[in-house]
Formats: sequence, C-alpha cells, structure tokens
Amino acid sequence: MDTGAATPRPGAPVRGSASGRPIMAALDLLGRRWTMRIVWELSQAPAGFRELQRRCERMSSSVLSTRLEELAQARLLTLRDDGYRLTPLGQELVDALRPLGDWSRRWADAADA
Amino acid sequence: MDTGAATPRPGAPVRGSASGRPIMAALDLLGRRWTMRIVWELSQAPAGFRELQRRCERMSSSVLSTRLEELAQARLLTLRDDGYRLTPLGQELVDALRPLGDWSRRWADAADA
DNA sequence: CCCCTTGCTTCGATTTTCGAACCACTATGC
DNA sequence: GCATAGTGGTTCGAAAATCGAAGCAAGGGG
Repeated sequence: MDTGAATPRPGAPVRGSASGRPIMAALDLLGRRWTMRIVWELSQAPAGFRELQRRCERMSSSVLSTRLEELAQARLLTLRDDGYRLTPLGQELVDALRPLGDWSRRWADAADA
Repeated sequence: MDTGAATPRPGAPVRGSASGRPIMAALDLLGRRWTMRIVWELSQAPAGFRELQRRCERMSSSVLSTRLEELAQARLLTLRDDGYRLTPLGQELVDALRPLGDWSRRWADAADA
C-alpha cells in the first residue's frame, strides 16, 4: 500500500494528537476522505469492490483500495465470498454513527429556515 | 476562501452523491481533515484561533481558517468575543457524535485482544 | 476463442494540506 | 514613544493525498 499515512490505531499517536486517546485515532481514521461513506454504504448492504465504487459516485479505485485496506486493518470489515462485509465491530460503529443520520435531517431543516 | 471545494449543504449535490440527501452532505463536510476534531475540541471549551491551533498539534493555520469558515457557513459555530463557540446546532452535532467516543473505547479494547 | 465481469494496481494530473513567514490590530510595560 | 507580546488571520511554494483512465490477471459463459 504505502499510499499515505499509517492506519490509525487506538493507543498510537495519530495526526493532531500524540496522546493515544482512542477518540483521536477514530477521528483520524474516520476523517479521511470516503471512509465514513464506505462504512455507511456497507451498512446498507455488503458489496464488492466495483459495486462499492458505483455507489459512491466518482470515488477513485486507488483510494477505495487504500481505504478498504485501512478499514480491514482496523478490523471494521473483511472480504468474503459475497463481497466486503462489516465485522461486528464495524456494525457497532454504524450503530454509533446512527445519531449522525438523525442530526443531518435536523441540520437540513435548519438550513431551510 | 476558495481554497477547495464548496462547503457541503444539505439538499445540494456533494462529493460522491448528487442526491442531496442530508447524510451525504454531512459525511462530506465531516470527512474533511480536522473538521470533526475542531468540533470536538470546541465541545470541550470555546477557544480562539491560536488556542485551537495549539490543541490540535500540527494543524496548519490555513486549513484551520478554511475549516472555521466552512463550519460557520454550515451554522455549526460562530466567532464571539470569547472565541469560537458551537451554535445550538453544533452542540447537537456533538451530542450525535458522543456514541462515537464510547465506540472508540470498545474499539481500543478489541485492538488490544 | 471472445466477451464480460471481477478485484485490484499503476502512474501522471489535479486538489488538498502543510507550515513558515508575514500583515494588521490591540494591549501591556517602560 | 517604542518595544514586546498576544490576537485573528492571509500568502504562497512545497509536500501529501486524491483523482481517474488505463491496464492486469483471473474466472465464467457462449
């Protein structure tokens, strides 16, 4: 791989924080382009590489490849016969992200006003 | 500003999705480097420009400036006499992000194993 | 054999991020 | 008045991340 910075791990120093606090590793990992989107798409349904690429319009294959490897390293997903799937840990992340979906709707309402 | 792509707005097409779904705008906005981190830091306490920069080690001033403008445009924060502060909408985002903190600790535990 | 799909990799072009230097302004001290 | 230090930023060239079209190797029909 080596197409960028190391995959953030809880306990290790990451961009913007040498403390090793888990939340900082999470914010670094999830703050990379397409990462949350990929997790979100896989929560809707497992998908293969090319289908994932289709679902996220204009995501480049090279970045998708990098992200999938990062997320696999972080144990949030795995490649199975039927495509990429979230691990139980990845599913828990989706659950943790769910309030964000609710918030975004309130944000949209507020933006209209 | 003009140091990159437009600030995502719910209802408008964003990177990776022409649909205008609020969650896609949120994922685009929050998936930019430092964005969630800035929101997170401001949830701990309001801070001025330079203090924010100190709290997020190595964040460049130019990106901080861009992000603050994006977040202000999205109505998630404002500049007051005592520094940058989250708006009520920004506070709600922090609340929505709170489960992520809990998850990150479970993630850390799983990574140890 | 040909054609289509799959999961990727390669690599040059483009965009984003970095970071040190700098500007304008407001104290505070001497 | 003059220096010093703090503030909120901007500028701009360098470095890193991302893009995206092309290509590769493997597999499955027809």
